Amino acid sequence: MTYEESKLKFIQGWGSLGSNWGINRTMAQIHALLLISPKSLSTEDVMEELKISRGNVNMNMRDLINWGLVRKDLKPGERKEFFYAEKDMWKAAMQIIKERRKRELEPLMQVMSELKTLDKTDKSEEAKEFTKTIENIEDVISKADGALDKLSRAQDNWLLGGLMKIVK
Amino acid sequence: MTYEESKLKFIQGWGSLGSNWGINRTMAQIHALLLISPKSLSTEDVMEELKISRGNVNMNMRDLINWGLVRKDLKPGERKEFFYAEKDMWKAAMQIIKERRKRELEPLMQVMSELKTLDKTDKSEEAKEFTKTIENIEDVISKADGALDKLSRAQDNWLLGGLMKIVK
DNA sequence: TCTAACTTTCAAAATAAACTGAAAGTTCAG
DNA sequence: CTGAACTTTCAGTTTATTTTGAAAGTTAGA
Repeated sequence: MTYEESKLKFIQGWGSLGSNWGINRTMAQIHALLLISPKSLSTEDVMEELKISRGNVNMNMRDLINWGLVRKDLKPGERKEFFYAEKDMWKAAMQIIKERRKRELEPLMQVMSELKTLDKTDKSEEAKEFTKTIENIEDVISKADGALDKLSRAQDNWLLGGLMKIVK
Repeated sequence: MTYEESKLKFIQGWGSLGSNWGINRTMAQIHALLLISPKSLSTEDVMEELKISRGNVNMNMRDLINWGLVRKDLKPGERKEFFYAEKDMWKAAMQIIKERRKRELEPLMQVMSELKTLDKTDKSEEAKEFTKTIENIEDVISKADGALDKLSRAQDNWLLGGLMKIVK
């Protein structure tokens, strides 16, 4: 397999992986392209490699930056902006975990706690089952949240080759 | 907040959560509905509650069954099929983790290992960076895979109130 | 200030995903 | 067998998401 073939296959694969995770294909492909590129790339480089429009690159690149996966690399004397991706996949994975925790788990916990304001005088079987389910979900979420928090704080130790423990 | 309001809000919320995770809204809503229902429900019950078509219920219900989150509940003497969801959210979460591991992590590892057949004689900087990235990703994936495996096997202990450890 | 080089925005178009509903398929009691 | 009760399929439609491309916005050097 030549380099070009591998590259294509990787970009393809990373793109379709993304779509399973609610990330759009193009964004994942841009990320893949930057991951394997030794140099930082300009908007035009990306447009050409992936055959997509300027606007598309611009918007998805902004999202990648918001996710903390990509940074601008401003070269002195150059007017154009260049972009590069965090290459250490541990760091990238942690970044994603942290962001999703913030964006999804926290709001979900908020909703769940609102749902507990359900009228306590309703003694129907439905209402009881409902309350039980909500409490159960809250419990799972808060434990998962705690575990992810520990995980992201353990990152440094882990990266240093130490032992990672997640304790309930 | 009345029971009906809470119920609606929960189904809504669970539905939109799903879409962040590559799960379609309706499937998540059916799951939510079954989660809070003390009795198992028929296709018609679901159609009516969520105002969706028979075909839609049928297909999404099948997916939920494939995910191992819902089971058929055949009542003696009844021709109709009824459905119920696993109510213990720990079990449900583990089920999802196991399935995603099987469906996504394993194929991804397969692709990555294929990519390593890249011609080793290519000494370009691009090829070197590429190989490095692939190896790094493989490393992260295989560690994540191991951790999830341990997690799902630790499930019983966890559920018994024991300590969960994930060791690198 | 002016303008060329570059970035950002966003309405419209293209594409993809989900949903419907009716027809086809299945099952089983009589 | 037959047909009523139920489930499954899938072509066509609707809805949602993504992409384009050109116009508007920004910036910096002359």
